[in-house]
Amino acid sequence: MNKKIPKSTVTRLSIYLRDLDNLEKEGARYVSSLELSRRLGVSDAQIRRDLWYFGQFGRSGMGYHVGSLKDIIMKLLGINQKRWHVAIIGVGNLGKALASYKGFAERGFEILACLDVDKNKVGRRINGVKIEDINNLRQIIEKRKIKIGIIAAPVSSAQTIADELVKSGIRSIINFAPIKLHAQKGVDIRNVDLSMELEGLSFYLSRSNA
Amino acid sequence: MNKKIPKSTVTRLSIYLRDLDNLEKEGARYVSSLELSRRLGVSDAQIRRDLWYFGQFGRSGMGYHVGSLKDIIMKLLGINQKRWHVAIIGVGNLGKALASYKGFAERGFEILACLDVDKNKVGRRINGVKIEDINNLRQIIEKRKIKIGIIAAPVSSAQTIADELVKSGIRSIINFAPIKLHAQKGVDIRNVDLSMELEGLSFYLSRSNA
DNA sequence: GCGTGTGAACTCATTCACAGCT
DNA sequence: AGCTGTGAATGAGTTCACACGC
Repeated sequence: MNKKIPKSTVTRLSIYLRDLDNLEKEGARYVSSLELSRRLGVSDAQIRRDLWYFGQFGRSGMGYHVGSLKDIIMKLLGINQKRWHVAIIGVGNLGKALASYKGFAERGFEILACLDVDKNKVGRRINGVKIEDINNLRQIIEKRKIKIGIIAAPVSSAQTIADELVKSGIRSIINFAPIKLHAQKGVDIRNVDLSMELEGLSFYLSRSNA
Repeated sequence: MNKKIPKSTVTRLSIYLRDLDNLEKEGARYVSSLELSRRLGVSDAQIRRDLWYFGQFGRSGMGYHVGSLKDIIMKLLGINQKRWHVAIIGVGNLGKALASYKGFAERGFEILACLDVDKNKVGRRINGVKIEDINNLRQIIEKRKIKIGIIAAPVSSAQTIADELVKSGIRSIINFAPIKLHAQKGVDIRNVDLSMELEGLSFYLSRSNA
């Protein structure tokens, strides 16, 4: 009976986190799984089970302490632990939206590069970051010690970009193209082991082997 | 042994569709589940099983006819046979990206309104559509016979907006806020029964009861 | 009484493995 | 030989239901 944590549980943690934040602002001290259930549309049993994987945080007859639970989940999600250097590859609508999303900074992600194939875009700035030529990917990643790459490019090029990123020494890839990236020619990528929610988007963080 | 189709199968259909489109452009006539498997990182058994739910489309020893399979999946995802009137609520980064995404038109979605709370945004235009005051939501939805609402607003207001949309007679809600919207005070919403992928974003289409 | 924590039951989703068609 | 279609087996994720603590 050992605890293997479902991917879906991790995804839901961030949903809980957001709502606990709201609850805190509303001044609630305790919240029961049933009340959370009604607020979020997730079953109460589900919520208890999700938390169960990580320990015992509730008080019988009272529920969960909003502040503490929030802290616990933040720690579980590893938010604010370190700062991460990030590159965004592909500056279409999605890439632009991501690049100008302030939430990244708050969560410890620092965007140090935006890359695109389109020469017309190269040189422009988004949110203070210059758009650079994708051909320089390798040097940029290496020189700026970028450890996370966000792929917001079309499916057709996603795998190639992923390979290039891995060769440049990247550690994690957040892939928005709807394919599961896979290893090719000896390059070793581990697929999806974490997902999170930011502004209603589902992030799938697939990190390479250490 | 009757066929109850997994939600995840439906999600994957759109992934297959995109790739079939690429394959067609590459000039491929037939594709086997194994080849698709390698291109997409989904197991071959999975692909055969997914298609199995809907019928027999393959030829033993040959694979699937790219063109036909594409048509079949398009029909299966069918929803987009008609034109739908759409409103986008919340014109932040995400809302903006959606409003200017051309793929909608191709798929039969016609954006007839963009709404926001921010008075500064009201009056501007995105992709030809004027941003209007969210307070007029009801009249706008009713007058323009809008049947789909896309919520790209923060979680905190998502449920309120959803309720308002339902009162205005909307039929479907595509919700980008990471909560499962639920019925309140007699308003009847059915949750998520379809999801699709567009430009790497996951759409969850939750449609109300007819 | 209320509400957690949790084994056990169940439902949903994926993979195995192979008979049968081309 | 190559590849589909599919029952059966396995695995993942969710819900039930209730003993126990506040």
